[in-house]
Amino acid sequence: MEEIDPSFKQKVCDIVAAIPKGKVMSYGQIASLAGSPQAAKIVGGIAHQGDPSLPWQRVVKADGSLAAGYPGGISGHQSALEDEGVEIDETGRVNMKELRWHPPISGQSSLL
DNA sequence: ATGTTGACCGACT
DNA sequence: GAGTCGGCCAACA
Repeated sequence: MEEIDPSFKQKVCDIVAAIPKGKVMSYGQIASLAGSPQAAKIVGGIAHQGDPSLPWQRVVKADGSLAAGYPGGISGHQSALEDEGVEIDETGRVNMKELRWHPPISGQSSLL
């Protein structure tokens, strides 16, 4: 059963749509899950043109800083995250150590 | 089919 | 801790 291999954009959209409220992911991490660890920029490009219904506000940069091209800028992105329950640091960065989320692993309950 | 761009990432200073 | 440089990959015109 080979899993179908949808376009990179399709996978990224699926991953972003799976981010729970109050959590955040870095572009590089999403890119890696999508199949290309070095295609973080592509994720951003998809965010700009891709589906506007997805919670891109939960997507931040690798160091926890907010996205630059978000509609409204860092300030708009910060407000959106705070509305989700995410706290922003003085430097304008989120606590990735606590808010970084990764998708569930297959066979998690069966293996243990 | 080719070239350019991009909501980035990692390492160095 | 903050700023700078190059690179890498896929989508778009």
